Amino acid sequence: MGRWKPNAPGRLATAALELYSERGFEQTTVAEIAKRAGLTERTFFRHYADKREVLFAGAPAMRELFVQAVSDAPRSAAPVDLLVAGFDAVSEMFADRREAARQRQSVITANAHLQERELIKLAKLSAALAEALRRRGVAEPTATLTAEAGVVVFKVGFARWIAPGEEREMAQLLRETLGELKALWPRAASERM
Amino acid sequence: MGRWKPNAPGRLATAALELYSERGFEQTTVAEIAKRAGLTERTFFRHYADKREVLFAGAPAMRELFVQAVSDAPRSAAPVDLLVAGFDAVSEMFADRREAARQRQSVITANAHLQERELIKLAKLSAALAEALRRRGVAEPTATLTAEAGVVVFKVGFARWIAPGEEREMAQLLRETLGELKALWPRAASERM
DNA sequence: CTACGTGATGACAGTCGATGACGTCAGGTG
DNA sequence: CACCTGACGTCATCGACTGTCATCACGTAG
Repeated sequence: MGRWKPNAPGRLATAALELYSERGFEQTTVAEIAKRAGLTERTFFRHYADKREVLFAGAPAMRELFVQAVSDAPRSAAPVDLLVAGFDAVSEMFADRREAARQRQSVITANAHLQERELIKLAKLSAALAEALRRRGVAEPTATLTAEAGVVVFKVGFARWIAPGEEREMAQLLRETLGELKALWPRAASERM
Repeated sequence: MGRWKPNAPGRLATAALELYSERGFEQTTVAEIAKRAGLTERTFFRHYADKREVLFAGAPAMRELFVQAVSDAPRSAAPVDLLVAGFDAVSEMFADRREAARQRQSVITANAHLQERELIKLAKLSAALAEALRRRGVAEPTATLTAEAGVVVFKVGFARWIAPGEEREMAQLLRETLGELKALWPRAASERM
């Protein structure tokens, strides 16, 4: 057995989610999180850049998965189809984590500082998506707008997926949401221009 | 003459923008800002909730202007037309502040914490827009998606407006960007479904 | 078997953002 | 004149975050 209990980052993340959930983000000190994980405050900051980051450690992996799916899609795919490829990949990753996602999101929703961090995460996703689209030859401004639209659809669709009582698959909800975004421009309006 | 020099919030905002611009956001302490404005650190926090907020004091006014324009648009307007009404109102407000916007944005772009706050402001704008749309009778999910799409267009169009050398009007750039978002779904693809 | 390097953690001091409690004074009010 | 109020200063404190050095189980070279 090692000198220390294993998986310090994981223990810190678990302790943080519990405490944020029990008594709120602001009312939780880093010292308390560390204590519950059997570590010191200083060690917390060795694993996570700040008190918020502990809830967002999984974001880079999701971003890379999304980007990879977009990059690997068939050559024939139109920009919007690339989003669907990304949606499907991410949906699979989340498939068996709906309850965990609900708990995590309820903590984030309860605190403005955590929402800020969440938005930064989505902005990074958008930037990475736009970059992947450009690498596939999608020109500006289409690349940026497709990426931004994709993030909007993901945001709205994800919110539906974790809504109480919702049981449909994430992939299906994201497709529906994408269709509804498209429908903002009805056929008649489109022909008027 | 009063006991204190007038316009304390304005002096603090000016001093903060200067210092953030000169030596960066993180390298500036609140005490320094207050000192340059001829005030104390404690007084800074009486006018601004935190060190970042001092750059975003104008956001609520812009949000209200946008929402008002949406609310006041003619009954016949479709959801997407309501966005255009909002864009026109906001464009007018920014008309003679392009240089100021450029300086402010360059400060924000240089620091992740300021970007977080910027995103929160846009999220609030989105929520307020969706609410205004619902009050006009726009149903969900159209209201939320229209609002989110509107914010995306504003974000991208605004970035173009402050791009170096750009001289076109904001209203025109926003209309163009909205058209490009619509064009993500080409006629052919739309009929394939 | 011993010495040494390595990596994760503890211990401790310090900076700075943020907040609460309270004192101060110019200007208005009755 | 006595009193109140609003805007600011002063002081004290908490907690997030950082820099630095010490510690020690483990692996490895000799």
